[in-house]
Amino acid sequence: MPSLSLRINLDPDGRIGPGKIELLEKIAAYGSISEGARQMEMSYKHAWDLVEEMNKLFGKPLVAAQTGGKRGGGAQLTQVGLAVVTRFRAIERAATSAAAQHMEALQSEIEAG
Amino acid sequence: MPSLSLRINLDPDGRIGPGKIELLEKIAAYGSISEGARQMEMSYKHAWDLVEEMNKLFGKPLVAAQTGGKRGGGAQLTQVGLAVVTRFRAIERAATSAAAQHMEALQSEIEAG
DNA sequence: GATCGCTATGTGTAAACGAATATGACGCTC
DNA sequence: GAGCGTCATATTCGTTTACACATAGCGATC
Repeated sequence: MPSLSLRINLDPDGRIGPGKIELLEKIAAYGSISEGARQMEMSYKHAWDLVEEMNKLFGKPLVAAQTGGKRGGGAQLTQVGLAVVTRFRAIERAATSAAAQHMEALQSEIEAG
Repeated sequence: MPSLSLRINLDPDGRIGPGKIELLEKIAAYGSISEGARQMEMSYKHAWDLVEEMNKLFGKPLVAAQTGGKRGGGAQLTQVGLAVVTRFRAIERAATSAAAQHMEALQSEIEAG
């Protein structure tokens, strides 16, 4: 059964989609960029690059990281970061729900055609 | 102002998004893969690869091409092809409309946060 | 002050992608 | 039947992207 996947286009050429959102969620859940990267099965560098890209994209940081300190450091989502994740999921739900009947119809048309 | 862009995930790993849909529309409008490619400012090969990919993806051809003949040949959308384009645009409209208020809210949250 | 885990950043190589080019088949048109 | 425009397909080549590796810095904790 086909599913919907959406991304938001910002600025000239900046997009944010399911991948970056999931990374943000992992970072929030584990309090660390590197642990989030492991959960996503990507290199720390890749995750860090994505975070950096998002921070620049929105003008304000979505992730705030501390270096050193207890357990070596860590990272949390900023208010903006949390808002982005929450809104994205909400948009996803609304869009999927609104498209549901069209998706079924499409499925039928493919099988019939 | 951020905009929404969506794609449909089919089968294990097959997606169809705005680019392929627009190509289908161009092919339908001009009755030719190569003219569609020119309109999209992409190489004929690229367009052909995309068509081939879609035809395999859906199991049935979305584009039917004739070689030789009047004006050297041509291509039209099949019923399935037309259905896919129509439904995709409908899904796009429904999703964009459903997400509109969330998009505005997100915009505000970014500026405020 | 030694340790530890994490952030932060650079570098080089491999793989994926896209553009361009070349060639052949086909069947109207003239 | 020569020419033309299109579909169909393979090959080459340069660029961009992705990825692995390598390393430096940080600072609370013990």
